[in-house]
Amino acid sequence: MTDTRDLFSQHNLRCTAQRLALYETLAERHDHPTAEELYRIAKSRTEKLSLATVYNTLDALCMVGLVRKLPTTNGSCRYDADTSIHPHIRYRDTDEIEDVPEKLGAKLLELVPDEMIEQIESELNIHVTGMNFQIIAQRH
Amino acid sequence: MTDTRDLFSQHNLRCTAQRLALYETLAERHDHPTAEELYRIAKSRTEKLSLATVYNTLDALCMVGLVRKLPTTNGSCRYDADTSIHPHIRYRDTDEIEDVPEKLGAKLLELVPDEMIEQIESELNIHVTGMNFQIIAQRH
DNA sequence: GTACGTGCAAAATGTTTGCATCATT
DNA sequence: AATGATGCAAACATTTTGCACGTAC
Repeated sequence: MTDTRDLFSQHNLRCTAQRLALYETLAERHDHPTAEELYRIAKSRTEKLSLATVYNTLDALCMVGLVRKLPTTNGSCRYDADTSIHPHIRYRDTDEIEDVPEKLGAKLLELVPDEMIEQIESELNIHVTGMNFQIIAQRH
Repeated sequence: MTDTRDLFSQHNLRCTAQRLALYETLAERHDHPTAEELYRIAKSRTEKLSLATVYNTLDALCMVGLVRKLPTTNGSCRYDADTSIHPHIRYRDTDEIEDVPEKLGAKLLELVPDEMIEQIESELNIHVTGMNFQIIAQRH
């Protein structure tokens, strides 16, 4: 798949083995690994890789908008290669984040917050304890 | 205001000068300070206070549901004494978080995500670059 | 009086930085 | 050839921990 190389070129990013491996690893997943997790997973794909490069790369990818950094409450951020607006489930105990299954996720975007909670609880086998929604903005 | 003492007692929390000062300081604010910020602000109210106590207290208050820990992307969490579901604005550059003004906030809870963004941009003088919404859940 | 909270200093965790080396363009 | 990326180690920031002492109940 030479697709990623095109994508990188369009954003003036050099196509290094490390960056390709990192982006492709991230894009495959529907959970949202931390930098450390991504490092371990991607390391099996590319011979040489350091944690510093993981941070550098994720930062570069965020800058051009190919990756989104997801906030957590435990100090270790998580990353998502799907930059569209879509709902996440964050587990209270571990701070793990995962996508709402695609079909349900699309449905939620048509609902108001209270209805979302109802839907989630009735469709998935989880107990919703809260909801955090942040509008990300730029002052001007 | 001896109200806070009642609130604490109801949750089996001891009423120490430090805890009272911290909770009351936090409850007054519509921005959402980090532990460090809260430490500096509350320190003027109570003679003795350490940063470790700020962390211990915030943790205790979160446990009983009197405070909510807000996720950020820069490694330093923020705290909110309003535990109801309500929208926040997070600024991209600084990771500062603030409440959407009350009236607009209530209105947003009646809208679907796309409409929320429209409303925010037309009512406030900011540029929305994204939206992050997390359903907080507990596995079972 | 006992159980719990506080404060200090030290440790742990996650992330960033400086710089010499290496690879992509 | 030049510009930018990598990797190492050290620095940094935030949060957690262990423990002696103090305070609320």
